[in-house]
Amino acid sequence: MLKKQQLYHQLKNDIQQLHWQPGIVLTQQQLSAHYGVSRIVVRDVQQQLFNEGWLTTHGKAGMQVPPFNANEADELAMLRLQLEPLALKLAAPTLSFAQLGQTEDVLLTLSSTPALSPYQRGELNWQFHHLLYQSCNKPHLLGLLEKLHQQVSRYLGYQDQTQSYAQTSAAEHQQLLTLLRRRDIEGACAVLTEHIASANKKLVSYLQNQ
Amino acid sequence: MLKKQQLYHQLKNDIQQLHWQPGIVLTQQQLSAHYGVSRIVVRDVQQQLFNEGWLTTHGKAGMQVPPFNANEADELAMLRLQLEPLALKLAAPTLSFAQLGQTEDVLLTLSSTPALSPYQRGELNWQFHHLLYQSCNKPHLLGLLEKLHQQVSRYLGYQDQTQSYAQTSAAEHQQLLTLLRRRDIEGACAVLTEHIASANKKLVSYLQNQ
DNA sequence: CTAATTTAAAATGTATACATTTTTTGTCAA
DNA sequence: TTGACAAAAAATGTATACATTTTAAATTAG
Repeated sequence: MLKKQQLYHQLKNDIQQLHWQPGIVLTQQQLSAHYGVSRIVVRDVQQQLFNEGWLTTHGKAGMQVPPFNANEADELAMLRLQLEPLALKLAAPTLSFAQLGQTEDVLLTLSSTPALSPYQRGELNWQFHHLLYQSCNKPHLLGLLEKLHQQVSRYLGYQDQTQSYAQTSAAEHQQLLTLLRRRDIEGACAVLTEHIASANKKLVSYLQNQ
Repeated sequence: MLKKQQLYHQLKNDIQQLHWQPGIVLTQQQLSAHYGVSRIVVRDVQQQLFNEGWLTTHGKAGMQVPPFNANEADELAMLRLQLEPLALKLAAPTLSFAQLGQTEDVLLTLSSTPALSPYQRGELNWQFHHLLYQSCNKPHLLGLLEKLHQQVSRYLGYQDQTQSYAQTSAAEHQQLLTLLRRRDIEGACAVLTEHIASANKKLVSYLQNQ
């Protein structure tokens, strides 16, 4: 496997597990020495994580692991609310039962695998949503949604360390599937909206109590 | 100035002016030799333009200047329609007259400078919209919109070579400002929506007649 | 002591060289 | 001719070395 890919996953994982604390500034040299790869590789990965919102610039040298921020979380939810129901509405009419079955498999993995890292859970959560939206056939919309999920997942990893959404989230996912099987698109979009809004509400209030 | 920045603007400009034809595959070596910089610089710039949708991967080596595509243009417009009125609605209430004045200056530059390249016109067009949305105070939303504009501007450069939207576009921009001065937010959003939709309609029909 | 300026240190930008992977080309057997 | 396989060429990945820029420290003038 490419070192770039390895470092990408490793660093992302380390950031989500708070091995690198929010607010810390990571220089190329530091990361190069710590992970035992050349700065070229570090540069590529920094750029990639910057594009996903997992690292930010801050005027000075190095890139910063952005601190958690209730306003940002709120904005991300607003964008999801604006775009995800649209994607679902476009995709739902052409969703096959095969695809619905796939999503169910993902849910099963999520609920039946005990020792998932926040990183892995984030990946599976996106897989679930992605499978539902995929048939909308809008590559840019899907790309935006993936990026939003990536950004949100950083927060979820943080939150999950203190508080658990696993069950409620799973229940809402199931409800979504049930409605989609009945082709109740309006209902599914409503549940999705509620799903996003309520998770965000909890997250924001959690962040504000820090 | 950093070579990276130079090459970024140069290559972007060359792509918009069709110096590199849509569909062509650009390898690192090719660009490195052509522009007289090391491959390291090329890699950085390719990555950046990839993130903006001006280059795409295609399985094989090298990156491709993506062909123009009516579906893609349509999707980009859909996303703009979904997000820009929202940004304007959030920003409009706190728009100062100073900011409105700034936007007017941009419009003046746009209309009174005869020899603007498509690239420069794209930049100014985004400046105008950006100034209007800025006060919404949603960094991620603004970032998304900038990216969408960047992608659309590639199409506009193409279209403008055969057909001119300068006047109609300018008129719509002026109308937008007039409504915002009167704090007619609903009206302004409606004009904005119409502005995006009609420009897209023309663009898509133009693309389909190729 | 403060502020400005110089100097040293550290970080990033860039080029070159080498390693690895991917594509292509060419050969041979069926 | 076709298809599989091997050799070559080409492209990208990665490391190291050097150049330039940026940041921090030290020094000195006021």
